[in-house]
Amino acid sequence: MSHGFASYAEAPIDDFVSRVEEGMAALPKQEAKVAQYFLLNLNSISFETGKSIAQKAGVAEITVGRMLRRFGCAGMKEFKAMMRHRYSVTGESLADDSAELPSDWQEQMTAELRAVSTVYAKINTPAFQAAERYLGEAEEVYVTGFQTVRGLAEDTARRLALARPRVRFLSGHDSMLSEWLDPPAAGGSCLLIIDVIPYAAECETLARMAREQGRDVVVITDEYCHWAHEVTDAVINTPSKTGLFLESLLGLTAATSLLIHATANATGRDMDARMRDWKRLAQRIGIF
Amino acid sequence: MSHGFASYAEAPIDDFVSRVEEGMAALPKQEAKVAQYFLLNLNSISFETGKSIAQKAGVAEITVGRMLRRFGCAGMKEFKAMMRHRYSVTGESLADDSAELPSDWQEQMTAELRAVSTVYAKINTPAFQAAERYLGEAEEVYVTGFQTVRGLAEDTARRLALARPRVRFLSGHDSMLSEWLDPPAAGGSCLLIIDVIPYAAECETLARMAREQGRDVVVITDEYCHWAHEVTDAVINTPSKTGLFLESLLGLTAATSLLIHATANATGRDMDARMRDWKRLAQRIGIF
DNA sequence: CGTCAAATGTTAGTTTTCTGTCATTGGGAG
DNA sequence: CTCCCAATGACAGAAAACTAACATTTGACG
Repeated sequence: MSHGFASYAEAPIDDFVSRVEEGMAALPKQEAKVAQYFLLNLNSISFETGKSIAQKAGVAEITVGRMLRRFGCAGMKEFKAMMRHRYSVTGESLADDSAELPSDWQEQMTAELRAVSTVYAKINTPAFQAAERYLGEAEEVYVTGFQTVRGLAEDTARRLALARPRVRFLSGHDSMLSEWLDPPAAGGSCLLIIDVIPYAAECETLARMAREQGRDVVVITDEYCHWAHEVTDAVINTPSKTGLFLESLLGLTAATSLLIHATANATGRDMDARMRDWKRLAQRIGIF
Repeated sequence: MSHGFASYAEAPIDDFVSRVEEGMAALPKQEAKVAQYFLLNLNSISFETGKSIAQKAGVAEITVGRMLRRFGCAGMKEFKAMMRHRYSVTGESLADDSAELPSDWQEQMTAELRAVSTVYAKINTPAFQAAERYLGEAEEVYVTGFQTVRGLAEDTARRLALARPRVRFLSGHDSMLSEWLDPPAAGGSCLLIIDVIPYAAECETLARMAREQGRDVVVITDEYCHWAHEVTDAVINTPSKTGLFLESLLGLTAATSLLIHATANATGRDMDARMRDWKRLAQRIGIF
């Protein structure tokens, strides 16, 4: 497969896929499952039958056909024809790339995907909504994280700072916490901690200290965290166990993205103006 | 998953194929045609049906079935089942949790999941393997990244340093590149760049400079990157477009994880010992 | 709380694919 | 030339995939 994104002669199948991508949001629940299955398994879909897809997606067979129809494809039959046609034209199998994936990598990938979807599933939990509220309403936000997630914490601080004012990365070690000599801002203060196994001792201390000073605390962590729930209700646990050499960051990353997004969309902020201002600033500094 | 990811689980289908290859010579004329068609078109066979194969091979439909039977496969039906089993894995599990999501999140999530699976699909591409090789074989590795991915680059450097020796984060701005005053290490030097839109001007410059000094370059970037392909063959493009407030980091994060994992598993490293040493060091410093 | 429309599933029918039975072919041994 | 047996195909029946029509459920809205 060539470099992927650039250019495909627009076969009807590609056209169809993009229609599905766009239309996904407007889909009813069950059909959305089917669409998701299609998009995630495009390269192995040719091995499937309508029925088998239905089973794996957990819907009735006919729903598969209906979904296809909705996007202007006359059922499984025509869909397969499109696939075949695309193959005969480009001469390359959609399956080629991932076909050779050893099965343990497949498992690995499935685990990662599951981790991400687990995080998304938490959007409506009280914990997530508490986190959203703290981050949205506080006058100032501190972000911190150590060891293998320090970078993630820094990025999160940077990105969050685009979404709302007064965000600072807090480096306990280096600044000796001079930031907290003064009492929290009047409008409320919030600390966002990212911590994973092996938990940095500082995190818990920092969190408790924050609470004592009257700050809200949000914790993004892995599934084993022992201390966070005692300190705050805004704890987001994400799966991190993997077969890889190190723990996975995907779940954590997804969680931060969602929180940032939620904060950006919080009421009373004009994001467009904010982004414009930011771009103007960035231009002047000439970093691009 | 243990350290070796060389374990291509021997699926029944592979077994079947090798039996066919061996038995080819002893086959009657018509069946030989069929067998040949199978072997030559293994990757498009999923689009075919017993009938269509028969037509293209110029034999009767039943002969196809007979040929399969001869090699211990109970007909087209079982053959397809074997193929399906071999190739389709992902998705069943995701369907359940995601059911309750509001549909706009659903779309968002699917996009993210697809980004990750796209990255995994690239494991076997030449570009990925080149990256793997550079990172595994170089005597020293520098990692860099700016703006919203600087943190990711730093984390990557830290994690990569657990997998192999002599990894440093390179901060062009701050160190004024003093690291590169001296010529590259004798065993080879490698620069890993993470860069996304809006591309930092420094990245391209840095990459070209590295090449001039005889260093290998690996680039992890988004789908729009314009400069990387001119500089090196080890470019990993990951989808980053999302409906969120900012671009997605998931694809990039997945890519770094895979590269780190691959490096850790590169031949000639005793990862267990390395991890033990590291834990001992960490204990003494008392960071946990 | 009821109504209505969209969504989804169920059942049954149609088409396609697959396979079992039997007839035909074709080449080699006597 | 005839007989024999493997090879092959034709046909029909079985099974599966697919679809259409109807029934049930769900959820929004008044």
